[in-house]
Amino acid sequence: MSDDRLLRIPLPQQFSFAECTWFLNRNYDDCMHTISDTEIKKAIVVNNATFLLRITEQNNHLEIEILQGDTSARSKNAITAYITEWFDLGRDIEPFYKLLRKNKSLAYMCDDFNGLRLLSIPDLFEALCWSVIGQQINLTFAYKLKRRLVARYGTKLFFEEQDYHIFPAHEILAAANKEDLMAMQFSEKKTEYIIGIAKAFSAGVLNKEVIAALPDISAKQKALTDMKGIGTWTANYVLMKTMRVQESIPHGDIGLLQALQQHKIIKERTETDKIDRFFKKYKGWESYLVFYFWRSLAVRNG
DNA sequence: AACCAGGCTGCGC
DNA sequence: GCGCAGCATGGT
Repeated sequence: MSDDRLLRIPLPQQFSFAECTWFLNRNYDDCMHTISDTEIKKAIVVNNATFLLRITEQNNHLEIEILQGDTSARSKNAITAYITEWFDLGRDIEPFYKLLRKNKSLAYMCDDFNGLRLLSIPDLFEALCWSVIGQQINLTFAYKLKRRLVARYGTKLFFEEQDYHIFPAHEILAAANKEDLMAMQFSEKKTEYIIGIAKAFSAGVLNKEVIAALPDISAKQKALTDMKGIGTWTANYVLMKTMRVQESIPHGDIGLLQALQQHKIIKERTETDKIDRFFKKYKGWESYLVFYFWRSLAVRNG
């Protein structure tokens, strides 16, 4: 492999590639990347061009191999920015660990999940579609639905006998038929929401820049929840996963509630005041804490 | 086989 | 502003 296809991104303190890849994999079947023990392969779009990347960890840096796509300096910069955002490489998470260590029932996370970063979904349209898909259905089924959507409407790159999928463009889903989605076992509501969101993107009234330009979290939440199919959970989920608003909490999230019960922070899922008071101790790290709670739910097999 | 799932909308109060 | 039924469909 010629060197001009390689990119190296230095790693911050408190980063674990193994923890991040393990979380990406968990026990689910995500069609947006391929993971083995030591590498991630993923197709991405930056600057309106597609790239297939192989990501590995070397000494103190991530090594990105551009398996497909051009290797101009401009592209490399965009890929570096994408990876940095995806793995949240720019953040010092030691202050978060300091807060965790103050709580006896959470301190173990600093060791057990050490170096886990809040993995993002850089594309807002994908994040919103994924949220709608995941609403009120189990994750196993949700990943199945996503796979069907991506296979039917997305594009893909081919490399060494394998497909690498790129999430459908909003233009494509804006023009999709309800009946086709429903034939893939999307509920009628989910098809309406997804097509509606796709149309808003195509009209240019909703995108990452629009949300980023809003002054505070409540303005961002309102802009999102004004869309049909986006409630408080979805708004906060994408603020956390895509916009990296550190204080967003996906209120009502069933996984979060489960974890709060398991850590004996609440007894009943209705104790919202208690939850609010608890999170006040983690100001600025709320979304990280939620992410670590999700991590705590997933069990390693062996 | 009943109960649950990374919720949301629309309605009644 | 708050509570709640109805939704829609696979997993466990």
